[in-house]
Amino acid sequence: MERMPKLVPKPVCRYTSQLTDYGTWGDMLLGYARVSTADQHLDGQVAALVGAGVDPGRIYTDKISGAKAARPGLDELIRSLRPEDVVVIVRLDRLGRSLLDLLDLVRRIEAIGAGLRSLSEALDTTSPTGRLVFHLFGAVAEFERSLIRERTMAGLAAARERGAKPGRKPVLNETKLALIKTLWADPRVSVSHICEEFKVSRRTIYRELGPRMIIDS
DNA sequence: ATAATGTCCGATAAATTAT
DNA sequence: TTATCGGACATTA
Repeated sequence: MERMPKLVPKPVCRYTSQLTDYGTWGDMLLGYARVSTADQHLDGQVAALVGAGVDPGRIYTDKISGAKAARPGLDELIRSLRPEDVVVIVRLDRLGRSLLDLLDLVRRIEAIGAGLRSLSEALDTTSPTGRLVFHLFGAVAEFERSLIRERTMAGLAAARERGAKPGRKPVLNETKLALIKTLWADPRVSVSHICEEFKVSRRTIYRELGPRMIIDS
């Protein structure tokens, strides 16, 4: 009997491999590890990063004491970051101290054209799904920011109700202003001279007193 | 022409709230 | 958020 044409398995369309060209992604991996001074897990994090293929010479670390301390290692990492680089971390909580802080850092990394990969969260901004996740997080963060802004405005309004004055205090108090006014009345005194005496810019004087010259012809 | 006067804008301070 | 600074620019005596 005539043989049926042999069924060749149709190649499965793995769209990820067709639509995604990682290309140069991952050319250079930069690692970041962080511990609070109490812990000594730094070695463990570094080892994990090396195991993920990060050059030990390109691992930046921070030991943070306070809650608000600067992170010089992270700053240096960001500075040496180039497009197409990938930042590798062990866990997301190693990078950001809060959701907003984390998302801010992700945005900075993406702005440079680099990516972020977390070893234990299976998150990777160099992949389409990873970017989607962070876009969603970003939307959430934007929403949260708007809530905070609203609350801050309400707080300011409440403070004004009970008499507080937000904003910088004027440099010229009543007594200084009175002195300036007497000088101002004398046309022989130049405005620049008043400015020098009171260590104030011309703009400030004019804002308080308006033009002095009489414009007529 | 020049020197002082006046206007305007972005950057920086400083003071306030919220997380 | 409000106020000031520090100039660039235009106007006027």
